[in-house]
Amino acid sequence: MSYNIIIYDDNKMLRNSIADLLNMSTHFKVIATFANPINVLADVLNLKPDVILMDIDMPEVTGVQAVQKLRLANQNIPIIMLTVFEDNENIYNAICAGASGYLLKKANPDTIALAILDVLDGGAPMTSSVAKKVLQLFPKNAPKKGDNTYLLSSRELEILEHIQKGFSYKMIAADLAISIETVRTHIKNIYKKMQVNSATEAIAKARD
Amino acid sequence: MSYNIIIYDDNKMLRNSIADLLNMSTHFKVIATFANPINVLADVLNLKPDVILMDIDMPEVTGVQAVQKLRLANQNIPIIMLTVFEDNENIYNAICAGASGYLLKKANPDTIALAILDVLDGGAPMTSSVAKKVLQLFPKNAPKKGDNTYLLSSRELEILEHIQKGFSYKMIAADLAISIETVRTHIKNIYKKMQVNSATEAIAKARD
DNA sequence: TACGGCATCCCCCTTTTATGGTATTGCTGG
DNA sequence: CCAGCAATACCATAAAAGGGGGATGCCGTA
Repeated sequence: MSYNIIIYDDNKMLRNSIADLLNMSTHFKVIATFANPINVLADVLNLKPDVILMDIDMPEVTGVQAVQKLRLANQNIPIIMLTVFEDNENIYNAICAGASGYLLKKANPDTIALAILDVLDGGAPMTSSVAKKVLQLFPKNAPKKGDNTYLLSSRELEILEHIQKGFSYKMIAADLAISIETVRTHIKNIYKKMQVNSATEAIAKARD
Repeated sequence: MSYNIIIYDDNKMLRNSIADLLNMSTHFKVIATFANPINVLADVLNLKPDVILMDIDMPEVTGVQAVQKLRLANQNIPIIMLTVFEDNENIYNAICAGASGYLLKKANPDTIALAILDVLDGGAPMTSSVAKKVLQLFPKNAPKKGDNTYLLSSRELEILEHIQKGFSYKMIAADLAISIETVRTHIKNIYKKMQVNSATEAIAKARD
């Protein structure tokens, strides 16, 4: 028994070379290749592949959009993104859309075969440089007491958080049941400690 | 030249077997092993290892806490978590603390060596089953980064980004070489489209 | 061609923030 | 015990931001 595979890539040469490579193995059978995923849902329903290899950057419909479309239609087929892009935004979008793996095209050709077996086994193959990016997308160094870069007091932190939520002074005062003047004072102190002079600056700086 | 490695694991047998394994290669030199990371910061400052292998579950101080401690002290040494636990919470905590890689102990012994070379090369080695968990930790169906949910024009997006950086109207006008009045108009339109009425609100909403 | 969206600029006016003071209370560490 | 800090509150002034208009030129599409 071999696994049926569909490939989406606007580069015909690459598409065919990957297909040839996979077809050399008895484990895999590339049953179709497409230059773009415009009819991805229909393709999948008709061909019922076991795995999809999806380029990120295709004209008309991007790989990320195709993944979204499939996932919204409750198609949980493993999808491995194949791409030259290694930027955080593409990776983030692909992951949120529901991609199962993420390989760089410059990766060793054998890697693709291994990755396919891997997703079928429930794994999430990705090159370690991509994994690195993924980790970087996580909230770094979760907020802890005392880790406070600007030595803000707990009350000041509380108020800063309210500002970050988009609250006005009035709303903060109401929420914390204190005078708006007190809110002002705290914010003045926060700005002094953070060396900024506006709410937006403080938010920008607090996000680092 | 070989890489210096420290191992933390409360299981002496495992600790030694990994050390022996690594010492068999000329690339690696295990310069110390510890049953727990109570003095992790001092250890690192004294021994200056190139990579740390860290068990998650140790008495007294957990591996995650040790990672936190090091990262808070601005020690950016690559740390590979070595563990039997594959649950989301441990993985999430380790990643947020700043771990560089995450291997299961049941992994092939050679994998550890590869992983060490990998982190030194800037990658984030992890077994694909762990990578799978990591992907699952992401907000599902989250709005894509950079996805223009509010149908802002490109100019409006540009201005919103400036606001997020903490720029005042004046600074935005100067930076984009347009009148402050134009900036105001754009911002008014942005607020209307986003259904907010302040910069901080817009930032909060744009971040979701 | 007429209309709507976009980008640009200008006016008026109100509200909110920012900046600079001053001051009281209560807690805490040397 | 006193100095210092956090938290609370108030006043005054000036700057910035928000809300309402209106206007022009450009573009693309109905």
